Amino acid sequence: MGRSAPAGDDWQAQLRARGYRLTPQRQLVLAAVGELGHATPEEIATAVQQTATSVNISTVYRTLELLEELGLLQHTHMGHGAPTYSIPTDDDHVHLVCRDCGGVQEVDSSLLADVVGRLSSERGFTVDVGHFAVFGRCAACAVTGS
Amino acid sequence: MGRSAPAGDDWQAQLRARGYRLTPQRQLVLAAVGELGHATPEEIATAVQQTATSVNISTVYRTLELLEELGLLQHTHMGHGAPTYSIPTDDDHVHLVCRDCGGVQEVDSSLLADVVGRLSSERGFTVDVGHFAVFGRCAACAVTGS
DNA sequence: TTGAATGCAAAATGTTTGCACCCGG
DNA sequence: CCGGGTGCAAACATTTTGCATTCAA
Repeated sequence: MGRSAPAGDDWQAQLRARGYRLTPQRQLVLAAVGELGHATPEEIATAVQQTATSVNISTVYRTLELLEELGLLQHTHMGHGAPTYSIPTDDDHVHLVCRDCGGVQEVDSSLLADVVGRLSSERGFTVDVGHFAVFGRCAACAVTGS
Repeated sequence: MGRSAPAGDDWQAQLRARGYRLTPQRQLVLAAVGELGHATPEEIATAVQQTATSVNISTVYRTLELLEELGLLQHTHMGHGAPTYSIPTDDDHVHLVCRDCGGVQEVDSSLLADVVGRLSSERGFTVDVGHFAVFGRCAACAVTGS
């Protein structure tokens, strides 16, 4: 039986099937995102450059765009600075971003099931759960005070 | 009886009470945000400059930061580009941002009451409802198709 | 008068683009 | 081979900062 999370040649075949080429840069970027999780383009570039120093930041941007277009990556806006990239999982999740420490927690999207349903039926608005972040203050920072 | 939405000297006194000065620029920026609603710094600057051409964009940024610190303004991250500033109202509202047309709808925050409550009790996470946007596709764009 | 606030220019960030060279298929 | 992909540099967009001048109090 196959793995539920294809981790090998799968996406590489997909790349070529669409007429794209498989390059070390693309492999490195995808691997870096998989290891980092929710990383900004610059963080990804830094990680990649630890293996291949010459990889340029502009290549990282172009690669991220391509991999997202192929559905191999997704990005989320955390509000303040750069968007963060991550590997899509079977179930979308909600991102909780702490305004104080900047930490990110993930909550199962079922939390928003009724909200999503109501927006759909009452407004005709289809929510993209994987693309939005929830801001606030996490438990740890609430203890610390302001 | 007083107005429920103070529109005059109120905030000006508040400014001075904190040791700040009342300047034309600050009045113009606050007025512009009130008229525009959910406007980016650049949009605000453009609006202000129609009255006072010499007002610099950097002054707009500094003024927005100050007015927000005073609670006279708030900003919301709509995801893609620049944050948008608006006048805080009694009840926070949720912003629905359409990924296709970029339009913004506002929904009463009561929609999220149970979610906010659950995040608080289950995670100790205090949600800042006024600071997050919900992404998706609005009814009009859903009709249009992709 | 006096220092907070502004205007201006330059720097800092984050992202995109033009182009010559390189290399995957 | 050959055109897609990369590195490099420069352009862009957005926000911040240093500093001399201006002006609200």
